[in-house]
Amino acid sequence: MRTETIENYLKTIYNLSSNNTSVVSNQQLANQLAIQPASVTESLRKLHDLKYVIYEKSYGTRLTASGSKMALGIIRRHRIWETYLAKELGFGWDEVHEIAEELEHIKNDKLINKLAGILGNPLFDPHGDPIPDEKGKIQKSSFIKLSETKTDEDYTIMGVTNHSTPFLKYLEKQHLIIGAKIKIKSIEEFDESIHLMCEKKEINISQKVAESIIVESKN
Amino acid sequence: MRTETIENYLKTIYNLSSNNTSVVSNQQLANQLAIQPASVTESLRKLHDLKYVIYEKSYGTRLTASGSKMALGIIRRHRIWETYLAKELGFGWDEVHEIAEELEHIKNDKLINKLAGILGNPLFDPHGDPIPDEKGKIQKSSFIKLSETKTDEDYTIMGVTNHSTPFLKYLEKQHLIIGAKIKIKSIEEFDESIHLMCEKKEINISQKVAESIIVESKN
DNA sequence: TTATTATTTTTGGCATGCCTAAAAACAATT
DNA sequence: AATTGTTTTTAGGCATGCCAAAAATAATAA
Repeated sequence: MRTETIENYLKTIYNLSSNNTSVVSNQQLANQLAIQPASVTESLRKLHDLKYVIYEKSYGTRLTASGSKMALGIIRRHRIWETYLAKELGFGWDEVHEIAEELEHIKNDKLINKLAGILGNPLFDPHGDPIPDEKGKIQKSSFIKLSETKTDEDYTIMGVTNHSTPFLKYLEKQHLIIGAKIKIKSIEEFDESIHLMCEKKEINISQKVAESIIVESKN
Repeated sequence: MRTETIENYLKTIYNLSSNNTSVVSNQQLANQLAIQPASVTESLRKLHDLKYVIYEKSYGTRLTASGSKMALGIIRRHRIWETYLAKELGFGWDEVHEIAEELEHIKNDKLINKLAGILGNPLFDPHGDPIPDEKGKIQKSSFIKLSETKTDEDYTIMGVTNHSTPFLKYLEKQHLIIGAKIKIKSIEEFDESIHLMCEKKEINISQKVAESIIVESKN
């Protein structure tokens, strides 16, 4: 199998299994990779033979230690590039994902570590997602979704779980950016929309939007 | 055809045709790409159908305007990345080529132009090779590497890019000194070694040596 | 429990881009 | 013009990674 193909599968399996359950279905993979389920079946068998995943037919797939390590490497490269593009090269928050999607496949540890060093070895990317270190160790945090917050509490926006361009543009327009301090004023009961203060501005956001924003509680 | 495959062919055709004659042979391509001539024949036919090259069977291949434009784009990306890696990220000049070989395939004009801007839109990379501008316009200088000369042309030695003592001693011994008039007699295809007349003496030099000598065309 | 629906796997196919071996075309000598 | 040697092309094959359609399996509903 081509390295890039392997990498795309492993990355996708990693993301799906951390979002949802630990076992990933063929259909989830097919959707995410925009290919047919039949193709997924084939590839998973190969990845299993290569010991990157444990694929139990008609049940599901999960990463092996080796696969996980590889996935974390890809994610590290992706997020370091995103951060570098945004912070050092002046790209917009909404532009970096697409470019990083290509750059993540350039495997040169020295290059990535160099970029990471310039950035001060950040633990989070501009989306707020944690960046694995060189050994694949990932910073885990007690971040919660904005949709799970409590009224009258203070939070800081730490990231998003939806990286689509329209969504990111919407956030930028509303000044809901990484690092912004917010305070929940009220939560509408019938549609769970949220009324909040963000850097002295009053904003209303839908439950759908709130679900895609990660915040940290100000304890 | 996959974009990366196309790009590698076009880049190689461009480089070969600017070094030697304007028409490239299948064998040259096969050597350069490290594949079999039979594979080259197939691919050239496809590239011809795609209007990137004019491939006349059993004769040779040259780039169309469209193919040339594409090749220049790849070369621009390659050289901008090499320069950026060396000047901004502190890589050694011996390391950058290999990394740029991968990075050159990331096609994002904004990214490349950004890097170019940071570097001050250089017209030459640290090797002295010209960097095409955004429109594919390339700075031509009458100073070229001895390895890029054409058979039967006259040149004058103008300098070197390798200043190591053994190299300079070697040149002196061969009377390849600054100001010497030379005429290219032939270029060996399999190792690109050059046979030339230098001040009435016949000399053979390797491709490696020729790459470190700068000459001026006698027009 | 059986029927229906959804998911997964199997099967057979296809394009890409490479290969080897052998034939054909071309070039260089004699 | 004929022979020799090199280069190019043809022909048949192979692995990758995808597809569509049919068959098998699992999940859900009646």
